[in-house]
Formats: sequence, C-alpha cells, structure tokens
Amino acid sequence: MLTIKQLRDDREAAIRRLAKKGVDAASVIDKIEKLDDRRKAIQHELDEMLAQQNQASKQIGALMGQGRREEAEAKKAEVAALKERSNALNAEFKEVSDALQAAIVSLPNFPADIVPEGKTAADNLVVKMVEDHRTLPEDALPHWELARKYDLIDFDLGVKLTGAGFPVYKGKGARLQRALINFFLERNTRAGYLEIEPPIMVNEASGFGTGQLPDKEGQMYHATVDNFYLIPTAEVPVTNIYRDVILDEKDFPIKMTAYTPCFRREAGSYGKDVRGLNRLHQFDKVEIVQLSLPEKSYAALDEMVAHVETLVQALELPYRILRLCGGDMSFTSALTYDFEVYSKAQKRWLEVSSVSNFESFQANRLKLRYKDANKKTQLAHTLNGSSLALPRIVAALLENNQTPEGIRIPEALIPFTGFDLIK
RNA sequence: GGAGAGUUGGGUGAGUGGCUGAAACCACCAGUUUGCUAAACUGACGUACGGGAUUUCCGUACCGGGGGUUCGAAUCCCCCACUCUCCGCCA
Repeated sequence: MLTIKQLRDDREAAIRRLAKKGVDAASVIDKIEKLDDRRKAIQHELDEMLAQQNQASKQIGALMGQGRREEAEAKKAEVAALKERSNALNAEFKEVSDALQAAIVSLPNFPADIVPEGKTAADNLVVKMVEDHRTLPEDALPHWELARKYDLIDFDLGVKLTGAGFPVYKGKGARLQRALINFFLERNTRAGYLEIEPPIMVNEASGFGTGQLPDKEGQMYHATVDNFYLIPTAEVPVTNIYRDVILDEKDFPIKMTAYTPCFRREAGSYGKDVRGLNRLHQFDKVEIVQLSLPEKSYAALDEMVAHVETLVQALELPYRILRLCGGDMSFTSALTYDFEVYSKAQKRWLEVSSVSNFESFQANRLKLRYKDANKKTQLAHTLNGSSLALPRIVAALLENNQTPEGIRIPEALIPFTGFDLIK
C-alpha cells in the first residue's frame, strides 16, 4: 500500500500517476486527507484525555496510600466521567482509522515514469525480441499432443486424482520437471541468490503482507480448519521472511531464490487459455526475490531482468521482453517486465516470467524497513520475478524442439536431464 | 490428540496490581584513557502515532495476539497462537 505521505506530499502528481493505471483517485485522495486530518485531531484530543486519566489514577494511588479514602473516591468518580468520554472517542478513532486504512489499501501502486500509457496487453512495449529461424515440420503438434505421444504428461489421470489443472508428469516428463527446477536453482544460486525452501502453506498475516489478502482471497486455496492458505507463488513465504524486520543499510541487497509448487484457483478462466499446460491449478516455479535500498532498486530490477534473460537464452527459446503498460500491470507493481516465449505450434506468445519492482508498496504492508545513514527508519524496496515458471517453458520446449526423431533437449539442460532426446 | 510449564527490549533475564517503558548483565553505538589491540570508565541504546521545535522536548499506545476485571494491569480472568517437557500417534 502507498503511504499517506506519498499521497499528501504532491496530490496532483499522485492523481496523475494513478491515472496511468486507469484509476481516478481524486475523490479517494480527498477522502484520505479528510480522514487523516480527522484521525490526527481525534488522537490529539484522546491522548490528552488519557493523560488526564493516567494522572488522576496516580493521584488515587497516592491518596489511598495516605489513607485519604474520601478524596480518592471523588477522584474515581472524576475518572469514570473522563473514561466514558474517552471510550466514545476511542471508538470513533478506530472507526476513522479503519476507514482510512480501507481507503489507502484500495489504491494501487504508482507506476514508474517509464511505464507506457495504455489499457490492455496490446499497449505493452516490446523492449526486446529474439526470434528463432528454425522451422518446424508441417505437421507440428501442440504440446498436449506431444505429451500424449511421448507419454510425458497425463492430464486425464490428474483429473482422476484431483481435478482439471493438476497434471501428472511421468517418466522423462517428470525428469524434465526436476531437471528444469535444478537448472534454474543452480543458475540463480550462482548469481548470488540464497536458496530457500519455504513452507507452501502460509498464515493470514503472510497473505496480507504480500497483498494476496484480502483482495485475492478467492484465488487461493484455503485450508479452513487451520486457516492456512496454499501459496500462489514462492514470493509470499519468501518475502514474508522479512515481515516486521528492521534491517541495517549494510544488509542490502538481499537476494533469495526458492522452488515451490504454486497453487491457483484461477476462477473464471476457460477455453484455449487453459488448454494443456497453459494454465494450471498446480504448477512448479522457481522464484527470485530481492530486497533493495530505494536508490538501488531499479538497478536491481535491470539485473534481475538480465539474469532471467540468460536462462531463456540458455534454453534456446525464441523470446521477447515486454514492459507492461499502466493498464496491464498488477495492482502492486511499479514497473514490470514480462518474458514471453514463442510457441510455434500454438502460434502464440506464452508468458513465462514477470519481473517487478514494487518499490515500497509491499514493504509498507510488510513493515519491512531499514535504518539509513542518519539512523532514520525507512521503507525498503522489494522486487521479485519468476526464474522461471515451468509449465509454459515445458510447452515451448516440447513444441519448438520437436523433430522427426523426437524432442531435442537444449545443450545446457542435458547435464540435468541425463538425456538429450525424448523419443 | 491428552496433561503440565512457559512466551518480557538485539540476547540472557528480574519484575508483591500503582514508585516499571520496564532492574541487572551481555551485545551494539559514541566518547575518555591508551603507541596499536585489549581492558577500564562515561554516555547513549525499542517501535508506532500525535503535539511542539524542525538541534535538545512533551503526550499516548505497545511486555506473544485479541478481549475482559479495575480509578490503575507486564502482573488478575477468558479466548487464540506459538515454544518446551511427558504420554499417545506417526514419515
């Protein structure tokens, strides 16, 4: 969430920036200013009242100690009257604070200045395009056909065991999953990311910290008996490691990577988008997370994008990098780059990574702070990205590397798969 | 799952319902002393919000989380979470 200071310091700029995300924030900001003023006024009055009560209570103690009972009783009556008023004020304080919080939480993050204007995916800016000039056979198959042909993935069996969107990987299909996970983790740890194996269920506080709760409650699987949520991404547990933490300036940058299965209910999806591996309820992903000093977060973002690019290149996939436009970016992001790989058989681009800088938006919710050179407590910046998500990478690998002999494994992956061809 | 004991500031740990936002010790930071290091001594040493001043200041809240009793709660009561010990169960 944004800070009140961010909104109040330059109201016009705030409105202009939020407009890029398609939000008309003027009325909400007005409301926030009014509530903030009201909150301050109430607190001032309430604090004074409580100070009086505290003082009176001390006097009562002293009077009792001296055996001056009657005077003490008179004071008690005085406090009772004060208390009645302060209770009412306190109730109003809570009400105003809650309304203020609700209003602030309703606003998305400011997009960075270089975010393109636009409403939909069509307005995203292609910042890099790397094509592949290999040609596929005429009768090239989509990955779900290839998965069946080579007995790599059984979607129907997943339906039997659980339901749609929970595929069963078999044989070389399963081995390919494991190889990709290891390959990504290996590359990430070599690039300085600390490997983490986090819980894949989290509590409510963690869900709130990274912004999944309360807004996206319906998108997560919820184990209601224990009130735990299955994570939609490793970002949730990994970033929450630093919830309520005050770091030192010299602790930065903090770089972490984690493999986890991810669970998404994907309520409302249908059609070709969910065919095969394109959209699943459970999938594997390796994530990278960075915590950064504010002045260095954009350099960190560039570094992360460059790193993810080396992975896609190593897999020899045609890809492009998009800078998302204001209308297509997530609620919490300030700047996002998407990686898409081209699926020749499906003739479409598949998103395989999304790398974002959240600036202080998540940190404010998480209370993730640091002491600056002047010993002042400041919000840190958080960033994360997929590095990488498996299903669509697998889809692209199968489709783009199909040959009459079988499916060719990219050179860099062979040490991890232990085979160079799926036939 | 059952029974018992716990949860206090970065750490250890004290705390008869008022003099405790919290002793003491350790760590950290600044300074004095010193040829350097060490030691010793001195001082500072939580977070958030609000008010004032924008260098010192004041108020309020916070002793796992939430509620309650009381003029007054770290201290008493209730609920929840977590930790430890024992029993049970189990990969």
